[in-house]
Amino acid sequence: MTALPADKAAQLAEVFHLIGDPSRLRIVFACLDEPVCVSDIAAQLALSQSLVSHHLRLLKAARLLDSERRGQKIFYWAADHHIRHVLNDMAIHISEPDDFQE
Amino acid sequence: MTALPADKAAQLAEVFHLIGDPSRLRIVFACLDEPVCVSDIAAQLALSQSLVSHHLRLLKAARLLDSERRGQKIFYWAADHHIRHVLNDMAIHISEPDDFQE
DNA sequence: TTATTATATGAATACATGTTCAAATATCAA
DNA sequence: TTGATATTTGAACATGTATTCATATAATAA
Repeated sequence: MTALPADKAAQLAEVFHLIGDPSRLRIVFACLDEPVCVSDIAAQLALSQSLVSHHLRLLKAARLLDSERRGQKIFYWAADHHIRHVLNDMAIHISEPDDFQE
Repeated sequence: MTALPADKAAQLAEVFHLIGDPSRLRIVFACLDEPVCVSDIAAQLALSQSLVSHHLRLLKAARLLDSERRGQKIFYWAADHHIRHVLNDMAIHISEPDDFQE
């Protein structure tokens, strides 16, 4: 396989970097199946509302999450299904025995 | 879906964090199909040998890469096939148009 | 209007970390 | 042994960033 160009690597790495933080990863996970409002995310994950909001801003800017206001609340959800696949594949990687090979 | 537990999130995020750095991501990519020695990785990616070695240590510790010495050289390669899937899924996510939904 | 709820924003800080440089270690060849 | 090649290791630094706190903005209700 040919080398990954630096610019493409930067683009890809930016997304991995976002879900490379435990808090953000849990936030994405919480929004994986259905839209959830900010306060519910914060309560569910036991994170401060401010912290969740900061992270949501980054996740939305990177198009990992989408959002919509409904009255006072703003709901966020996972932007596409590839996120699901990525999280699933990596979860499998984590859970596999050490000596497993393809 | 149930919330991602903090400890499991930390475990998953650790791996994403590793490939969330452009240099490390390119290193993993370079080792995706065949074993490559350190100096070849450094040359191919135009990174210092020392930097590549530092990154390789982290990638191997997290079991993303495996290694083997052959004479003076030490070869590294991707530890399993899930990495390939993860990179592929995320590459697709990146390349998709904004309004695409599952 | 005022009060309450929900979310966003900006500053400040403490900590993590990517990179470089120099030196150490290991293998092979002569 | 000596020298050359390949890789690792540790310190140092500069930059990035996750989190908290206080404040601002927006929508609803009375």
